[in-house]
Amino acid sequence: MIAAPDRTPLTRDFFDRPVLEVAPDLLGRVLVRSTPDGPIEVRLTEVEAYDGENDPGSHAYRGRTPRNAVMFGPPGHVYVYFTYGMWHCMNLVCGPEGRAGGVLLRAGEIVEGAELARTRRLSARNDKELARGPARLATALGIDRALDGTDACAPGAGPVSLLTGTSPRVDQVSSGPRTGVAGDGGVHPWRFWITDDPTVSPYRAHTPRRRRRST
DNA sequence: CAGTCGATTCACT
DNA sequence: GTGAATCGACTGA
Repeated sequence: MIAAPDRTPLTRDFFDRPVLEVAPDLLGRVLVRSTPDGPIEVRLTEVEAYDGENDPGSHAYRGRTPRNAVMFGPPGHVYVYFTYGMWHCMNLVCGPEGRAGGVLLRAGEIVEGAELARTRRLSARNDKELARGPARLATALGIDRALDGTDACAPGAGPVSLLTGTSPRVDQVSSGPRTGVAGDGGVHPWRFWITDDPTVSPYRAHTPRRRRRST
C-alpha cells in the first residue's frame, strides 16, 4: 500500500535556507492556490534559483527597488513580477531576511483544478501545457501582482501555500543553465527539473531583442 | 525624461 | 525558426 502524499504545509524554516538548497528541494512538492472559484494544485517540476545581490541574473542584483522589495523580506513569501507587458511570473523568497534569494517557479503538473486552469489557459493544446513555462504557470493559477508579498507559510488557508508532498529521488533531478538569462548570469547551472517529466519547459538561451525600427 | 529591454508566449512561415 | 505583442521598471543624461 502506498502512503498518501503528506499534506502538511511547508513552514518558514523550509525556505530559511540558501536558495540553492531550497530550489531543488521544491521539486515534486505541491503548491495549493485557493481562489473563490476553487482550488488549483500544481506539482512543481521545474524551478530556477536566483541568488540575490551576488547574482547578475537576479532582479535583486542592483539592490533593492520598489518592485523587488519583497525579495529582501522574510522567506516563504511570494514575489510576483510583471514582464513583457503581459505576463506575470512567481517566485518564493528564500534565505534569511535581507538576503534577497528567490526561486522562480517555471513549470508543473496540474494535479487538481485542471478544469478551472483550462479556462485561464485557452491557448493550451493539452493539459501538459497548462503550466509548462513560468508565465503559463502563473496564468493557470491566477497569479498577479496583487499576490506580491503574500506569506505562503501563513497559518490557516491563505491564497497560496505549499505541501510537504513527496520529493523525487536525487537521481531523478537534473540541472543546467537558467532559461533566458543574459550574460554572466547565464553560466550557472541553477535551473533544476525532474528528469524526463513532460511538463518541463523547453530550454532557450537568452536572445537579445531586435531594435525596433524608429519612425 | 526619453530610451531600452525584459527570469515570455503565441501565431505564423 | 522568426517576429510581434505590450508596458512598467530601470538607467543614464
